[in-house]
Amino acid sequence: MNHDDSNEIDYSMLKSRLGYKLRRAQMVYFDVFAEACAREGITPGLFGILAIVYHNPGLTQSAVSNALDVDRSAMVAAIDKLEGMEVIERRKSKHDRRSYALYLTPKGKTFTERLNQKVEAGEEAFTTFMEEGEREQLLETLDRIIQARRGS
Amino acid sequence: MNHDDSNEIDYSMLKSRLGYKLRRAQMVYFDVFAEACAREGITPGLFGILAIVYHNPGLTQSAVSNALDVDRSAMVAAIDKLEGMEVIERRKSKHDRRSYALYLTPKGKTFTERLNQKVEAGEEAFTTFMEEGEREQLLETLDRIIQARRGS
DNA sequence: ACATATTGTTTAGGTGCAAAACATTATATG
DNA sequence: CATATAATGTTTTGCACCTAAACAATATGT
Repeated sequence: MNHDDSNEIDYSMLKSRLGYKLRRAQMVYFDVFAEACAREGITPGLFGILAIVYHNPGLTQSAVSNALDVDRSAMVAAIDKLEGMEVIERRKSKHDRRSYALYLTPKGKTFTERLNQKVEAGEEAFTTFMEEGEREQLLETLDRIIQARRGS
Repeated sequence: MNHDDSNEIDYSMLKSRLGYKLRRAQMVYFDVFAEACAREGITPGLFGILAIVYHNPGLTQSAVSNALDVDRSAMVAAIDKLEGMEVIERRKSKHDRRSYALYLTPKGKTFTERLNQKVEAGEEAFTTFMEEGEREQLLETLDRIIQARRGS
């Protein structure tokens, strides 16, 4: 029986690597998300789409992919799936016959609201180890990282 | 000509989602890493292995996979590749004939040191937008998140 | 001695993402 | 107007990453 957590490993080359720590932390929150709503058949990526379309109805696929900073080719299968779940729909744009305007179905709206509550609750149940205001500070720093990309 | 960054999108459902922000921030640091050493044929995952074996020579594949919190089946192809690059080598363990002990080759040691410098430099060049001590605070919070997994 | 566990491995599968090419349609430029 | 250029959705291909299940070889516990 080895004493488990003190696993005697020297992490010194990774100890200060933000890339590594962010990846590990994200894996943790991926689990938090999955625990909250994997049963619903929704992944973090799909939730992001629902969250954007919920508050921005009528956006094109390209606009959503731009908002989430993923390639527009990744939208196709994602929207196909959400459309198959009958929570989103593509309507032909009248101004631009190339593109679709995305809307949540009534079912999709309540679905997204329920999902949002579950995700919020799941994350909130996972803040017991954080100091007062630490979460807000973390969000702010992460936002600065995300915004800083062009500047580098 | 649309005024670019103020893209008029309502992110209110994602604004406070740590899972989402961590994912976005990690993508940024993935780019930082790639810029630093994609030319070397090294991915973040492979760098993690090199970093662990560098300071912990003789570890088994399972021990490394445990240290990095990935499945041990994922080690096989990774070590195969690193062995093909002649930076790591598998030596038969004498105590346990099932397992290999992993060691960096001399070439692998200097390679890892050079890589580490590049990654460090790449991350450091990307901290101009951070306040004094903000990076340390971020690392500490991320560590707490990573450690908190069992507690939840 | 025998049941159980562990190691490395293979196979299969799933996810997320990006690059490239394509037809269709818009837009800008001559 | 005509023509070049760009944008949209799509498909295909490929990479990185990760897991689960099964297997033979070997260790370990009872």
